Amino acid sequence: MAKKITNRSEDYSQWYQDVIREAKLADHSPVRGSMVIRPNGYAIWEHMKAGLDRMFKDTGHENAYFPLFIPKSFLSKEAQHVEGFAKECAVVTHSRLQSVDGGVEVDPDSKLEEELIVRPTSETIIWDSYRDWIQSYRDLPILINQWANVVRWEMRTRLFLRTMEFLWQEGHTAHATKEEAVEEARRMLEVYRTFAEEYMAMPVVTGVKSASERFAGAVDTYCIETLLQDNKALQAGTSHFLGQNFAKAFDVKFQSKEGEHDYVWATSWGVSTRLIGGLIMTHSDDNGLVLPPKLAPTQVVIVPIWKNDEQKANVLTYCDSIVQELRGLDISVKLDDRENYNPGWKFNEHEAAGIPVRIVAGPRDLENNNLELARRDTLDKQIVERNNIGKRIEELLETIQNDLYESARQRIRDNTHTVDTYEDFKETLDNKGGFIYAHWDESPETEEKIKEETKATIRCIPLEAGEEGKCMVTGKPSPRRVLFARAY
RNA sequence: CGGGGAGUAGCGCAGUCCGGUAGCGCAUUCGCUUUGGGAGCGAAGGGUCGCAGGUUCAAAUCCUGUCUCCCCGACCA
Repeated sequence: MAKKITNRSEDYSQWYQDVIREAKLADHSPVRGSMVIRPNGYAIWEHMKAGLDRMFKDTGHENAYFPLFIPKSFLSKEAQHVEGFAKECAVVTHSRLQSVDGGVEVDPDSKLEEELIVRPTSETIIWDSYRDWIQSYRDLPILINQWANVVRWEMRTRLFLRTMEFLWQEGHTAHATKEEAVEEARRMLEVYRTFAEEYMAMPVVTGVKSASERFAGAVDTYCIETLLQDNKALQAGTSHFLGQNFAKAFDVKFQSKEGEHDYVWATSWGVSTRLIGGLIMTHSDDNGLVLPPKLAPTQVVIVPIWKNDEQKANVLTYCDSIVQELRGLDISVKLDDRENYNPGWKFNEHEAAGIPVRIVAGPRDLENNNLELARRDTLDKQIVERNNIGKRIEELLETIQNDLYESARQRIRDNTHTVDTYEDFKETLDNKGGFIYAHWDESPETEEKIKEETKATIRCIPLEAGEEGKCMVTGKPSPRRVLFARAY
């Protein structure tokens, strides 16, 4: 078999790119750091959207859409926010091109009065609207989400994990009280955790970011963090409690029942196409993509086999009945009856694409009223009876979904360490990698020193109280262990 | 943005040092034979060698600039 995908053990980064290419998820586009999301990749995103959108609606949110362009002045209204994003903004300065010698150049006469920023995130443009929408406590809460693209002018990019333009959803809510806003931020964190674990089969750790890792403009940033196959951490989603920072910046006040005026409390939360990168690096193997059934655009592929026209007709009839039965159970199934590829070729292609279950049906099976069933995750094959195939597949998909989660959980557990000394910390990082729980004195200086010396960052501070101890670096008191890792 | 590697047919590459008719494998198209793990034979099509300048009788090859990708750093979802 011609090996088109580099082994993970050989070069993990190359493997990642090979998987994306062979599964036809995305291509590099001519502009640095931006990508074409191909149908196979976009279908995964659509499934993610569908799952998340349902969960957002179930928690009372509505979708809306705010503009791509933001007046430059808006960015400067919240001090922390501008500092965080100023260095990575795409700026629109002109509105026209003109033809010159068969080419085009920017028409200098079209220079804009006020330059426009292509949104890196939408807090500012949204809070500018919220000022008009909110007068009374009766106008609160506002629970809005939008599905959009954003642009961040990143130095170094990587397909899905970090691109200059990416797709995401951003929730932006406004509340009358601090408690309500904090509750919202934590609720959405739990939504993300549930989605990651139940749909993506991707176990995550939740917690709150240290001050230096916090979102620009947030009071607290909650996050879900996962550990990938190469033992590097990935921030998979964030939910921010923004306090009254944006309300103050955009002068959004409301009148309470008692007639008092106060600034509105805010949250924002988002996950992006980065999740697809996390999904790839959580489950996939040296044969290509492995997808959890709940997100797989095609859950079952049927490969028919025949040697002559008569067999072909019979086998296809046999396969059609299976297709009908599976569709009736809401299982997405594809019949691969292409004639110009032989079965082996199709097997490899479907494995690279991560289709969870393959059914093979040929004359032999037809004769015995059987089918061959193959699992993508384990590559196991077995012959099963045709009868009750729908029920069996339904159960198998559920089993695969659970097994993927369990094996990822086991992997993360095996690569999560607890250390007490800085020496152990460094040694663990260099020899094992993974998640490391250690005591920290809560000072930014110590955090910075650790980052400088080991490249490890605090991924999050667990929400629940832990045992007290002494900082592994300074020996000062530490209220609980925090989670460290080298991250993407 | 710093250090390293690369860009030649859809994909993967050779040719570049030492300038002289642009090649190979896979893929594609057509025909026949095949089809239970990436099929065989025969024929055909496909290129301004990333882009822009320069040197030269002559540039994929030498020089300058520039864009993009990959790896390692600094910045970040």
